Amino acid sequence: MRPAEELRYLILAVQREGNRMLAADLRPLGVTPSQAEVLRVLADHQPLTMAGLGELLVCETGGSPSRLVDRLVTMGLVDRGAGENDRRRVTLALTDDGSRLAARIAEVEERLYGSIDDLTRGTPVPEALTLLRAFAGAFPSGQAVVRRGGEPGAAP
Amino acid sequence: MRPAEELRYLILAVQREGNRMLAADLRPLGVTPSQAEVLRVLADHQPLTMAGLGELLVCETGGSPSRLVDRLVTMGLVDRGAGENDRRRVTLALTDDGSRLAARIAEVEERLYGSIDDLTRGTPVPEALTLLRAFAGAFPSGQAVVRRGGEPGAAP
DNA sequence: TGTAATCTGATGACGTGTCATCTACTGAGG
DNA sequence: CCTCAGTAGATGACACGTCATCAGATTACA
Repeated sequence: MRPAEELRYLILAVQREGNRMLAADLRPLGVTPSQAEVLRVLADHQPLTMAGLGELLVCETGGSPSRLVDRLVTMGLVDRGAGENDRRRVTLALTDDGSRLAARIAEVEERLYGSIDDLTRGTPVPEALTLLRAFAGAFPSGQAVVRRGGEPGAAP
Repeated sequence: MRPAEELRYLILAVQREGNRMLAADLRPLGVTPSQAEVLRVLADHQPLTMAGLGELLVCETGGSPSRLVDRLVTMGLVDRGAGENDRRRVTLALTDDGSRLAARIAEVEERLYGSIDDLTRGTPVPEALTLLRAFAGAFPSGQAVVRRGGEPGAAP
């Protein structure tokens, strides 16, 4: 099996397994991994427009994540306000419930990162990151990770 | 951003982008990446039962991939025969159309691997594979890649 | 000013991924 | 032989992810 092929399938397998681990840990909180990502991004960068949120999300590469946000609004975790200068633009922010949940999500993620550290102990992590950065950097959506690296901002 | 977090999001981003690249290349053939994986696995390992196919697929980690196979049957690419000894077990095999399409899919994949080689040129591929193998090996579904290693022949 | 290009976000359609549940069938124990 | 636990696969339900398209708001420009 040539390296490129193995790389392809390993990345798929790892992504799937990681997502299932995270989904299981998040289930008690009542949110999915994608929803959790939105809440965490909003906690660090609110307020955001739909498109602004989309640029910071690694999931939902395509258009604006309206439907993902819809569910969070329905759950009372996110507030979708009308834009001020431009009535097309929407202002997304966490509700108080959303803020509290985002904090609990951060704890779950912390545990996940601990598991990742365990699973990758003794493996060449920096080298793997080099490869993945090269790959992801070639695409606009891969740059969401770079944009996120920027600053954490304030989380109440 | 701690390494585990960057790893997580880079893997997500790379998986998504790779899948979109492949989906675009497969679109002219009328199949999705998941469907293509089924056809390629069958080409190398047919005949298979539902569960046997599921074990070789990296996608569709969970139960048996009935619905994925359903569409391929509807498209006339896969033949779902009744089991002989055990009427519950199903025998999956490619039709002639399926075989021809699997060959064309192999060409598309070859081009994809070429692109991956280009994008990862100058990066530490073997080290990245070491990390990913360690991660994937910790889970049953990650072992589908290992099982696939042996080309034709063996089956449960 | 009026009209067209453009932008923002919503929505329809389709396939996928996951969990829970259901059904038909098999095979072991009585 | 009959029942009954277990197995293989199908199916319902729900949330994504992606593409195509649409409607309303805004901007540009004749």
